[in-house]
Amino acid sequence: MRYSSTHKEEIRNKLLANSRAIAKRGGFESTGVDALMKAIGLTGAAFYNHFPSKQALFQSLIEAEIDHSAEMLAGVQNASDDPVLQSLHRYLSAYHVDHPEQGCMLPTLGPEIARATPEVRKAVESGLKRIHHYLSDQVGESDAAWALIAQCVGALILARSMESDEARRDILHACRRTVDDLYQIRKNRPKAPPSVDS
Amino acid sequence: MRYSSTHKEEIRNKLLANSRAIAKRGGFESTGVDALMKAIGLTGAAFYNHFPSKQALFQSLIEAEIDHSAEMLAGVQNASDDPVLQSLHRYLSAYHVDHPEQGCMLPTLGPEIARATPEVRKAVESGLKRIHHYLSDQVGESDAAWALIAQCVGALILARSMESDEARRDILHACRRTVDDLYQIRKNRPKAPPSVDS
DNA sequence: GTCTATATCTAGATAGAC
DNA sequence: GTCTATCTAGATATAGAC
Repeated sequence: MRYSSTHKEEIRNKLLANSRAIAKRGGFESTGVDALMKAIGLTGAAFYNHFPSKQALFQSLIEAEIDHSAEMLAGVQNASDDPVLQSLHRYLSAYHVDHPEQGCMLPTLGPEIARATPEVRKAVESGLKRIHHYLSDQVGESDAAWALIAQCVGALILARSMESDEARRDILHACRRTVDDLYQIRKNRPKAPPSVDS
Repeated sequence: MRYSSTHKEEIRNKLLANSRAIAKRGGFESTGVDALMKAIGLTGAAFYNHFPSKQALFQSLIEAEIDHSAEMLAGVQNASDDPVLQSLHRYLSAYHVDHPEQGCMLPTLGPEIARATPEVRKAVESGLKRIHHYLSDQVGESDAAWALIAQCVGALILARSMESDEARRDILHACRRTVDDLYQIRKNRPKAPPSVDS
């Protein structure tokens, strides 16, 4: 055969990775199959050798995204003495607001997930519960963990709905401060040094 | 002429009201002009007697939505002794999760706003600032006001991304509790002016 | 496995009759 | 002001050559 034995898998992975980024920037429904395939150097027709339908790609894409998000939160094992708080701050950064294609899917694809099939929402529910479980362990309270996630997602939606950089900064700053407070209050610790802007 | 002098305005208002609801349920980009006009008993072609383009409708629709939201929050003058907290609880209700067409535009149209023209985002920024200003007065702290808004928007996105009613309830309950805490803490706290960096 | 070509459908928007 | 008919462009998906 003219293609290596791993070729198909490589193409699939490349398509998946590129599509995730493109969908997070421009939306999934509003992006055509041709554009997704062109991004990896192929024509639209070749798509159907890798996925039976555009909807099937969406499902795989969402599953990859939720796994990635869980790893982003739990996988940080670096020099910081509080990796969770560091993750929350990175989430609430100007960089994240400006680069949706590298960030969380919920502020960009959330409404499309809400309209998607039960299967898609089941996958998201499962992943979010894992994230919540991990965060809950760190914070010490289940409710506060949900609230922290909600506040982060909402802050990104708000910031990206604003036109001026100043307003975006205000929201991020306010939410970072409140996340810090919530986090510290629940952990019942003395006040930590103030956060540093990114 | 065959149509009353107020006919055009009536049609425009009906179109705007219906389109707002439809867009919040199914998304704006993914809904065609024909469907929007059919909902008020007209054909798609008649649309262009009322708006020059679909994009122009989006702008008007968003402006109407943001005004409506501001009124929803500030306009409650009923028997409750804390109307703001009551509004936040209504926002974080199962009914709101299940009826996006009657609710806030941000959890459904937020990503589309983020991709829209600067004009649209300017209108949203202006409206959100009014809402924030009002809430900030009530809560007594600017940062907490932004955080409350963000948490409410995020909670709806999360709840609508879940499949099971149980998980949706958990999130709403957790965020209601945390909103209560945040609200009470800030209101009862002796004046502690927020530090402003940058 | 990918290509060109195509089938089928729907989108936003316009032309002209009434 | 609304209609039918139509234009142009784009969508998802398939057929068949290579």
